[in-house]
Amino acid sequence: MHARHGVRWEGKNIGTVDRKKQVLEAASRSFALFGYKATTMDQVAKIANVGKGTIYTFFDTKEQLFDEILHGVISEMKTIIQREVDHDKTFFDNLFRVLDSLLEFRSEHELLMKLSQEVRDVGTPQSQEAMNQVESVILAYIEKEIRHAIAQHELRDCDPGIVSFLMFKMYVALTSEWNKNHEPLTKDQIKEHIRLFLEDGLAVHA
Amino acid sequence: MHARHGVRWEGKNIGTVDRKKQVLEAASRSFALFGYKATTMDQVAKIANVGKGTIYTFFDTKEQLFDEILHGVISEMKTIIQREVDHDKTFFDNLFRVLDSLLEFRSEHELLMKLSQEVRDVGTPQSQEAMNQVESVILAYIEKEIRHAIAQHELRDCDPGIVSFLMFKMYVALTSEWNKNHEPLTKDQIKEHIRLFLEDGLAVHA
DNA sequence: TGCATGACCACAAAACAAATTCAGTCATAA
DNA sequence: TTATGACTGAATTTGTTTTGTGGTCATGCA
Repeated sequence: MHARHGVRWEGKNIGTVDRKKQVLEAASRSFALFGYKATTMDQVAKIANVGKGTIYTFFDTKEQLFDEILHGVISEMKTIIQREVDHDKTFFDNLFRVLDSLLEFRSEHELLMKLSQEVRDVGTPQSQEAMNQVESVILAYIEKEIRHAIAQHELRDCDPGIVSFLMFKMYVALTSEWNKNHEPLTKDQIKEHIRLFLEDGLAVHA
Repeated sequence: MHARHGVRWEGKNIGTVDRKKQVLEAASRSFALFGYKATTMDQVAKIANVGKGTIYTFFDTKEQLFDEILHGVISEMKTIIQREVDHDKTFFDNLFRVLDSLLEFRSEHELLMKLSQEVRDVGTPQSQEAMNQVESVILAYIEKEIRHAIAQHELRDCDPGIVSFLMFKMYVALTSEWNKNHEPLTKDQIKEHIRLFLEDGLAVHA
């Protein structure tokens, strides 16, 4: 249990395990596996191989620890978006590449799925708030891109607020709500239906 | 309170109030106003100006009374659909006329809104089941119409199950989910956005 | 001397018990 | 004969005890 005092440098342990990272990793796994409420600080300490008090040298409260992890997830999403969006390409090109990358990220999806389940089943305020934050980040991104695409005359002139909301709801419907009564859809099915509704329209035009 | 003994004919009271109708009306108003759980049989009896025992001469249980009202609502929806759908007209013509009529029906919407709120807030099994029934009736209708429209080459060849699901989710998003964070949309805004996504597509085509 | 630690505490949330509500019955009265 | 509302007990709600958990801090090890 006393694995500290490796070589030290600028206050951080080198050559021995980074305790903060250990805690973050343990907490991430626990939050994704059990949700916010069912994750106890004792459990996190145990998984991280760290005394409980140690957690509180890095994080003031359970909620702050959670926020840090959540912001990590949100940052990662923003990073993905920034990496994939290239304004020399078309709106739909960018959209589908972002979608592709986003659909790959199991680890993030696991946390978010668990949190949305927790919202439905117990209504934990922290998980509710977390989902709201994630939703508003995504909506803000979509809305910004829609405005840009309208300015470029790539999209029809529409209300970006309503349209981004609908696009998001469509994504949620395809990736999680559909699964409540049916076999999950493949990545390609999801993309194909988003394309159908957004790009082409359902109607056969003359 | 003793308003019976009117003229009788084939076992029904004539010239005095129809007690069954009174009960149904009272129960309808109460279910729409307070939901399933918060509606008590004593209350229904009071509103209907009828002794509680009388209700049980017409309906075996509270649940059966509720089912009868729900099936009334569902029948009315089916009637509206049958009245508005004309297979000589296009899929979208029919869709928008049905949408128009459906959006008019305050009384049905009130019951369904109350029930879906009850599902969220308390999770009453009866209201959950009711919403499921309504959903599956609507989905079945949309799916049937989509199959027909595909056969007529009015719609692209797509999966009717997934597409009807998405259309329904879109409708719910626009008519109720949007209202949680924004001012409600007008009927025309709702129709215009459904048209945008389904008929035209968002993209500006060359 | 400094820092990780886990026993410890206060308090929030289960678990349980007591009180109340309400669906459904039935003896009564009109 | 039939509508009725007082009545019953199962199910829910409310109030109380017990348990579990977030957060602290005196201790001991390096």
